[in-house]
Amino acid sequence: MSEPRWLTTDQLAAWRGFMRLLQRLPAALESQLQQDSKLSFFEYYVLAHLSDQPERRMRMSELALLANTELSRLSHMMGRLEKRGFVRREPDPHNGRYTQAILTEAGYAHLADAAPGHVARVQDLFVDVLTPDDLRTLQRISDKVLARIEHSQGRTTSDRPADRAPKGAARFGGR
Amino acid sequence: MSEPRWLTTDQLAAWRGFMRLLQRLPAALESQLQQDSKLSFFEYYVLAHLSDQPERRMRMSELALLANTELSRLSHMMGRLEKRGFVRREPDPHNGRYTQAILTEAGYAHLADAAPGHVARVQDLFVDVLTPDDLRTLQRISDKVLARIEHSQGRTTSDRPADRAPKGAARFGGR
DNA sequence: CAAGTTCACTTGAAGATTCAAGTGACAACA
DNA sequence: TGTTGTCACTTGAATCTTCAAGTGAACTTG
Repeated sequence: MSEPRWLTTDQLAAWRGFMRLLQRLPAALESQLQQDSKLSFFEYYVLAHLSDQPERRMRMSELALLANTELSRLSHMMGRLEKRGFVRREPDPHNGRYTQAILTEAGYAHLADAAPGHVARVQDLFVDVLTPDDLRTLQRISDKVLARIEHSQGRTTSDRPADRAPKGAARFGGR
Repeated sequence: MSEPRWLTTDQLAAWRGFMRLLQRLPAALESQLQQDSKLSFFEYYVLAHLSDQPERRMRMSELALLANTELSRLSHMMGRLEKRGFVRREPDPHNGRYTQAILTEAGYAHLADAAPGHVARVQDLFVDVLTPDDLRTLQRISDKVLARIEHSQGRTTSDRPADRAPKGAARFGGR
């Protein structure tokens, strides 16, 4: 109900830099994967998660959770990967409403081929420029923000903060 | 040419957490903006950047740079925002191949309406859970990684690291 | 100063994502 | 045991993004 609190100069600078990173880092990794392996970032991690599983198989909805995505998106994407022969799907024999996503040999081979280039890029752009201390701090930061996000999902739309309009000529990026 | 270097446990944990954040934070902000103002994250920042300009106008390509996006995407998006009456475009009188993107009154009003809710969400999910020290560190981290990314863009595709396949059953997310 | 080139976009088509609606198990309850 | 409901997806349509090709204005150069 009150005048909204805008960001301080420092907060804004940190936020802007971080937003830029949010855009650029995935884009840089995508472009490497796309060029070298015709995979999106997202596709890569879906294949990677499958390859981590005991039988290289996993329920769709678990996979969706791991990949931080909705089922619908995953389902469409699996359809595409299936056409390429990288995965297949079969109903869970124990429970007909589950679907198992399965990494094929061809899918595994493709992933194995893509992995070194991708990991090298992560090393190059991310890991290698940061100190172990940076990494620890970043992990703490990620955890804190993620915890807050997850906590806030548990609430309804209406009890979220904010909705008053500012007075005067505000700068909406912040400043 | 050599066996690829995989990530250490700590590096992997930090990377995974950060990737999760990379997915979740934008998604959380988008959903607030979408619900409350029918704007995407990207649209919001395009409008915000325009509103920051002297005449609330700016060249398409400068705007594309600020918004970290390609011209094509921006152009399509401006088309949509134009239909909604939030922006308009006119050729730069001084140079016929430039286009000025201009925030309309309606666009400004819509932004002014959207801003408090969005900023509050940024505060709530991001700023408020971090210490000033966290913010400083994060800013340094962002700068370092961004610098590395920009530096690496200056090189050709072929001289980027990597392309050897690993031996045995590797875990491609890392570990 | 004309012809070719580059620049700053725009456009169209193909591909991906999102949203809402559908479908076929299984579960719960009467 | 049937009927209603819920769950775990799948599907189709609308939207958005990406990629390649197109367009017209300005620059270059012979």
